[in-house]
Amino acid sequence: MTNNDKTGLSSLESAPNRTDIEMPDDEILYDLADLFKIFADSTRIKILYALLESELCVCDIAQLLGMNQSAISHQLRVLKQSKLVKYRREGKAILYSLADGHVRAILDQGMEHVGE
Amino acid sequence: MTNNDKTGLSSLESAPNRTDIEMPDDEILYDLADLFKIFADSTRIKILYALLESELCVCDIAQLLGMNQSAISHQLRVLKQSKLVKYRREGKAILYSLADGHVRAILDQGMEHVGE
DNA sequence: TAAACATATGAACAATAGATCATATGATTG
DNA sequence: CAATCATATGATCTATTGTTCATATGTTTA
Repeated sequence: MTNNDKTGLSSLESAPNRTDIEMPDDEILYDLADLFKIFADSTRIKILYALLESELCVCDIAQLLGMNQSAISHQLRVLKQSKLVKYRREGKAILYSLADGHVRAILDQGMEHVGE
Repeated sequence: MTNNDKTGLSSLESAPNRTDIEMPDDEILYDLADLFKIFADSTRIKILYALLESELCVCDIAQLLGMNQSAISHQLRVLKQSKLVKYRREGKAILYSLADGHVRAILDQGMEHVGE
């Protein structure tokens, strides 16, 4: 809004005003924001931390977090849609676990900024 | 809800049902979720990516993202409240920059899961 | 196969958040 | 010091999201 440079020759007057910033594609940035959205809820974070230690069924997670089964189930759906957790059936229970190591890496990285 | 183990002796019947999961304090988990909330919006992600390359004033960011000044200003407030960006005055402009290296680390970590 | 258990799902509701508009604050310049 | 430029802020509106309740689906067992 400041530098109406039509000639391309007069761009040294004011220090700022860069328009040549390199940035990933919009679609990728949306995906990235969506990924962080998953981690942006304390219930989901707690679920992920729990699964960091052990494969768990829905009712155990619910008990551990002191929340009702439905809430946990809804959040697990979000987590599996984003491929952060996987699951397998064991009798009537369904056991959830982390899909890969990225979860731990992302949580650790965040913790580093939060500070312990 | 499944394993009503009152004696502590009969816990080998069913594989799951762990109640001894180690987890960071609630307050820390909330802070962590709050941190990820900051990254959970594509506008803020774009601002951070821009600042990754250069110190920028508000109007340049607005122009770069094709958004109005007020929206950017509101988001910059969020970013500075969470100590992810810092700023200094230069004449009438206010120049924003990243507060530390954590931003890049967190973005990179997220990108690794999004895949490129 | 009926009852009990485990999980999933849909609707409804309250709370939160991002964008816009209007306006206020603050700095520069003629 | 009035006008202009740059940024910040408050109010409003809309959209999104997390939880709960009720219920459906699916599995085991008596």
